[in-house]
Amino acid sequence: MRLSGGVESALHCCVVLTASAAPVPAARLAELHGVSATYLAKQLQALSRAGLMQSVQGKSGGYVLTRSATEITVLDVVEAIEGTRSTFICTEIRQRGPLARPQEACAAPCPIARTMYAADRAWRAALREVTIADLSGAVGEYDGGVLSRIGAWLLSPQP
Amino acid sequence: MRLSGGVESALHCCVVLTASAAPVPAARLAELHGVSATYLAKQLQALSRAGLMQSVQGKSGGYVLTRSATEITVLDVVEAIEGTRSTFICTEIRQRGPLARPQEACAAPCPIARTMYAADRAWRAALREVTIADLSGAVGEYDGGVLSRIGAWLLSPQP
DNA sequence: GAATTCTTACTCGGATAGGTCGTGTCCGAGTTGCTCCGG
DNA sequence: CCGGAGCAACTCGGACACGACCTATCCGAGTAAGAATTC
Repeated sequence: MRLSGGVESALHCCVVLTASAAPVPAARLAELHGVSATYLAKQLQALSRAGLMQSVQGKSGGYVLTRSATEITVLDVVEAIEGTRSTFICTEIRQRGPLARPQEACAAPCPIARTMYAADRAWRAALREVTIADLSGAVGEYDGGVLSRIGAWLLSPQP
Repeated sequence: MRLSGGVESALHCCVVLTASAAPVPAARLAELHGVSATYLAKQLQALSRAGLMQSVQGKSGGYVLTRSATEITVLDVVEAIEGTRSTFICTEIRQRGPLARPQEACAAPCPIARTMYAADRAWRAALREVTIADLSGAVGEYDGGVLSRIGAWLLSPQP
């Protein structure tokens, strides 16, 4: 089970957008992070569809966060990219084979599915505890000037 | 992020093997669960490599659990199939691009990676809390006779 | 009757094709900012 | 000097190939049980 690589880029973009009030084009974000511009655009579109950021068209357009960074959790970003479905999908094995349990006895999920679902909820709960603002704060704590430098670079004209 | 479908089969097999002291062939387990026999063999090989079950060759061979069901956690099974690597892999985006942070400033993982790693640990911790014996007990609690019926079926000669 | 040898059938194990989803890319629709022209 | 129209450039958005991993499969190596044979 491997998480999509786009999640990492999406999270970095959200943190970076904290440092800029003006819209930032996808190409600029891709250059800053050293990733493929066309592929990053795909992730940003997903974030836009999820309502986390808003796209502004036109000459000085780009992406802007729709809410305060304190209102966006890491889980929001992960689910925007990966979807909200559980990582485990039960195929109801107990209802198959020669000793299949009757369907009326399978109203509740089996213990295996319950365990996997509980672990999935624990994973999502941990991601829900952290907001983009927390991440920005931790980055600033590490290097107080890096976010302002990034904000200035995002606004500077591209050569 | 989707979990491999083989995990479900592997867990069911572990629970079922609790009801049989004698080795059970892979083909018999596949028939019981209504899944592809050759594909299930692949999962059982992985469990065997991980040391969770032991393979017995020869005429009345098959697979047997190597430890008590109370000593096998769901995490053991999941990691045997999916591997132990974290679901999130950090590509060190902060060290790329025009504003890359110097390498000596990146000894510790970035806040994003820390968050994802923490969620991964929470997921694994939840899976570690449940043992195969717990699953067997929950199944028996639901239908006390089903495990003994399965045990008898596993020993009965195949037509 | 007991030990031994042989056959036989059954088991696992790794190496081998196909399908699906993530990865990476491209070009078109739409909008905004700027420039030029006229009053 | 001011207003408006036109242009041009830049933006996002969805549709299109490529590749890797999961899924599914096959056949060969090895082993234990059982039967037949011999002493």
